[in-house]
Amino acid sequence: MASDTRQRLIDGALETIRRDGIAGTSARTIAATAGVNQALIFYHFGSVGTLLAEACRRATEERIDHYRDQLAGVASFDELLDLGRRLHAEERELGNVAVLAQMLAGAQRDESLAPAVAGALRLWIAEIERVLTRLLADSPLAGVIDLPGLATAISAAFVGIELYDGVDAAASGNALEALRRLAVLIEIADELGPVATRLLRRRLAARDRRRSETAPYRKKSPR
Amino acid sequence: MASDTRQRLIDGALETIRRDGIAGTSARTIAATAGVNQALIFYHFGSVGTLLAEACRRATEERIDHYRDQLAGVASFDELLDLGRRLHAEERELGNVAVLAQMLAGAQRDESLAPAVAGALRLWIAEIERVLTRLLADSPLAGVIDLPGLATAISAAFVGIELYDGVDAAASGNALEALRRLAVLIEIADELGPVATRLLRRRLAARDRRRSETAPYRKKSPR
DNA sequence: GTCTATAGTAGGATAGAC
DNA sequence: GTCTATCCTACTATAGAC
Repeated sequence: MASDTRQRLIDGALETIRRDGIAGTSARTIAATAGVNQALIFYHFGSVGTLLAEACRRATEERIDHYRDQLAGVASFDELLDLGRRLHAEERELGNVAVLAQMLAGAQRDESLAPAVAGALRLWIAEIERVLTRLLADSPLAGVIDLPGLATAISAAFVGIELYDGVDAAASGNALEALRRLAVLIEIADELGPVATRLLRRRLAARDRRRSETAPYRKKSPR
Repeated sequence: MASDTRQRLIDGALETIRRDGIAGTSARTIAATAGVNQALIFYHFGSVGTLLAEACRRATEERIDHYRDQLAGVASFDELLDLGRRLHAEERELGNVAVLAQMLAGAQRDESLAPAVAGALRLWIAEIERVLTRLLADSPLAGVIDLPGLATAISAAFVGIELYDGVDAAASGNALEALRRLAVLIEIADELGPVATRLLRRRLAARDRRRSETAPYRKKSPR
């Protein structure tokens, strides 16, 4: 059946990139993994890049669907980071973040892959941003923190940590735990409320003022 | 001259991986970029992987030497993040972080590359950790924050952001700026001193207590 | 839709002349 | 140390039989 072969190829592509990395992924290795004739990749998808793009899209949508309810139920930064920990553990077992990372590496020069990977990451970023926005809805921090930027940073950090995990698993685990501890700072700042926000705003303004000067760094000069 | 050819190959390898990514890097493309005969790669390095590993090591050492003085001069988190911004901009121009990211992607299944890339990243992490340790030397936060883990997270985040930059440059810029704003939280927490630290410790303890229970999340129950 | 066969290219690596 | 020439393998992609 046609759709069955398509699905086998998509699954095979994901498993291959997971196992061999982007540098070891080819029409032949994918077909062998999928147990399908190599020529069928070109019949169904036209090129290897198109197959990878499609696989990236499908895999991401599936995973996000899987976590949507849990993301919607997150009620604090602590819970968000705890979900991040579980998500990291689960996806690492499945190898989905690794797939995204490998595709991201491959997309740097493959223009057929770039938009698909960018789109996949944007899906994750949008989900995270939604949670952040909800968590900080009533917080004075909302106006100070750049939510889309922070969501992007979190996603990118996940990808980087996953890549680093491939060469030093112990160290990458520590990195994630350190971030979780750090996130508690946001909660505390949030609870301190107006006090922290005022400090934060003042601090950011002072820094921007320094930046606009030509002179090198100098201590806070109240003007 | 022998050492001249070796150097040309190392430079050529870096430029190739920068331009074509790990998936497009081969003995032939490297040799063409370096303007050197392809067979010389195997004469001088034995294999492409060995050449890449050597290039990774050399490039990292060179860049760290370049920044060592600036890292040593950092006197605040604000300055550290500002250095991070400049470093990101400079290295992106030169493509050095991209090289590290591509090698990291390639190292997932290339066991001759993995130790070299892991070592290179450890050099960066060690430098960052040194600065963090110095900045927090007299701070009560030092005992709460996991410095090696945080240094690892920062390095990994840099790599992830650089990869994301390849498919969405605008978004990755926002991510870095968001992190800088967030880092101000640490400075503020540091200045609040004992107050923040006590809050932080209490919060972390509360979280660990919750974790050890089988029940799902429940609001702070003062016991 | 799926197969075999194959064209044409690019890959790692080596032998041997210079 | 550097070159040419070459082997063999793997790659993308297509043509054509079934």
